[in-house]
Amino acid sequence: MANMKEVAKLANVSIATVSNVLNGNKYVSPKLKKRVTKAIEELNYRPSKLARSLKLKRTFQLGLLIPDITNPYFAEVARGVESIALQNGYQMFLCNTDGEATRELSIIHSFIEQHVDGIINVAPRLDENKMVKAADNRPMVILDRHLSFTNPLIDVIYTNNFKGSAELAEHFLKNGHNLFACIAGPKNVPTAVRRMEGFKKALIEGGIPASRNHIFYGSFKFNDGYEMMLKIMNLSPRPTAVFAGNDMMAWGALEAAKEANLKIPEDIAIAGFDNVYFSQFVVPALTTVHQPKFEAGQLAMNILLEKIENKLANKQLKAKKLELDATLIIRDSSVNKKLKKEE
Amino acid sequence: MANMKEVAKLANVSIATVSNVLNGNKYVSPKLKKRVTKAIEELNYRPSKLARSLKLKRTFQLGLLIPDITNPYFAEVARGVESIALQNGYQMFLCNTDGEATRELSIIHSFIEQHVDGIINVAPRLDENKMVKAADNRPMVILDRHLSFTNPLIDVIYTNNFKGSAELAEHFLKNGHNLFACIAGPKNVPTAVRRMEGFKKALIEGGIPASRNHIFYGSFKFNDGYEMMLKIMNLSPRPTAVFAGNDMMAWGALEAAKEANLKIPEDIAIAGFDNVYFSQFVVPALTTVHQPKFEAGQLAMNILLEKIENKLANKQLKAKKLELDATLIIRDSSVNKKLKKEE
DNA sequence: ATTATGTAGTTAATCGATTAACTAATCGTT
DNA sequence: AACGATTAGTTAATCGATTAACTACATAAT
Repeated sequence: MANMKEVAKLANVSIATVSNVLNGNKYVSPKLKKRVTKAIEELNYRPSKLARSLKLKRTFQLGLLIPDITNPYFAEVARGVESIALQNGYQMFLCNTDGEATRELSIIHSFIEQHVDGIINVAPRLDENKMVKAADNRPMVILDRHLSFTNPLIDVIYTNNFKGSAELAEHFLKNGHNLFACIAGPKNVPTAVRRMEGFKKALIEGGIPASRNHIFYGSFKFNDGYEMMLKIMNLSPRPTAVFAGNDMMAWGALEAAKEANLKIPEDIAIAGFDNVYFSQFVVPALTTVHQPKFEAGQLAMNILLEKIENKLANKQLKAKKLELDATLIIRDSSVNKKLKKEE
Repeated sequence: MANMKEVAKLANVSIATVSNVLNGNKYVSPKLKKRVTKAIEELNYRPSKLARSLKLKRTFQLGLLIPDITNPYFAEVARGVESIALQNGYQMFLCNTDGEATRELSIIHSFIEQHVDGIINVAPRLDENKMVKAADNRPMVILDRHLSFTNPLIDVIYTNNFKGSAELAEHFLKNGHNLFACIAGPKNVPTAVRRMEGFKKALIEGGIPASRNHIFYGSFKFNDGYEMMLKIMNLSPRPTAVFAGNDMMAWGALEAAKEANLKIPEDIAIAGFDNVYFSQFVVPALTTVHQPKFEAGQLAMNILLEKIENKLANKQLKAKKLELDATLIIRDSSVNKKLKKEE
């Protein structure tokens, strides 16, 4: 591939002039400009971002860490990040961690070696201190985890999981339920824990003792929801309302209940969390807690850009903590359609 | 961030020795080796892949172009690509094109400027010649499009869409259907066209005239399937079997039929194409044509690696064309469960 | 003892950009 | 005319690695 030197030679100018034509940093006479652009065209020249980045100490690249892109929740977040990145001339490295801390760590190391300008880490599992050390002073935005950071280069964005789950519990209570089951996410994932806490708290406040809420644990996958639902249906007396820690598990629970010929929501009500795109289309349509996904990705990227600028300007601001609002979405899986119509 | 020079200074050796310790290219005495590793540790040094790539003319990066990562089909392909990339020390740039040729082109340009070692282009929409010019001699593997390439640096992998759709048509015929409708993908997408051709051919061979197969067009989205299904249900006489060009549109068709209180498959049979993960869970479970996704991604990456090696070794092989097999998956949306049990 | 061979490590050119510092030419002012 | 100010373009150092070519020294062969 042609380089700047060859372009300069063909146009009979210095490489500095070629650079100036490309970046518009200095005035170049129309005459030379024309010669240069013609040479560029002729050689099909494209500047090397590699060399440019080395000199500028900026790559215009970012690293995006997510647990699993086949999960529609994360896919939407990724698109949100990408949309803002592209607008600002950034390219995005994407890596899946499968929720494994060791993979997360090695990917961060790799990102640092690539000299990404910043990192967005979605639903991280890594220990706080290890993460800070690995980030090596590069700007990082964390999505979907509530952490107490002291490092000013690391911002945190999270959804109000507690409130969303509490609203859902209140909705169940309002519909007369008084025996519950939960399909929770992993015990060591703060997001999952917060969702359970919000749900439990609201039940207690509604006068339901903890003994009337059975909790099972999964790891956010469809099949976990399916398996745990089998256990829940074996309980006696059988709970009448089930809260799954995310939509994928709720889908699994729905499937198990349908196979057992239970009517939803008449025999058992089911709800999830996330409001993934297809949750409106499963049958019955899933009651769930909506959290912004595309918008959260956009926000994360915008904040990352801001941090990158601040770092270049040597401004050190305090670490940000942003809370996004989760809102209850009521659909057929928790409310009897016919009853609703009769209202 | 520390660089090699600083490490060399601290360890009191030359930078060449540091490089040799890191890459093991030359023998270094245990004594020096120890001093170097200690210095690296102390400075938390990480080599700059930027500088390395500039010198080596290899970045160990690849660009992945896909229409839309929120489509589970492409998400699985992406994971397949990533799995092989990681095993071989490659990082992956991911970009969504939304099926727009102009975006595709500008992303390829950007990849070239980044000096990616190779590109995987999934379901491209770009004109053949423009693509070849933009690729600028860099290895590229195309997935999901049947093209007649003369450029030895560009390989093509595609699924036998024709055969898969034909098998599906035969399945419908065997079940006694004789009035059909199709929800096809875009007319200008070869993959979509091939699927329709296979289906139509099999119908003709089964003695069904073209007039008994109504074709509607969408663009592979859930909502297109929904909208077209409304039109299909308005036909009189109403077709008894519907073939959607992909699973997402089949899901939409399913939804429209259910809302209209049609029984599936008794009143109307529906089938899709792709066999996306959740197609086994929709109700009724979707009959569809399976095509390898994760494996196709892996294959694409393996072939890309091979091309990269060949190019470095200055071996020019002929362009490859690989055909993957599509296989019919029969589920409840096309076969009456009760009848099946009675068999 | 002298020369050839091998080994361990260093020096310096290089990859392809950016840009500070410099030169040469033009212009305006007194 | 002489001086400084402005402008247009060039030269050369630099970013942080890799590696060919080189040096210095030890060992082996004659």
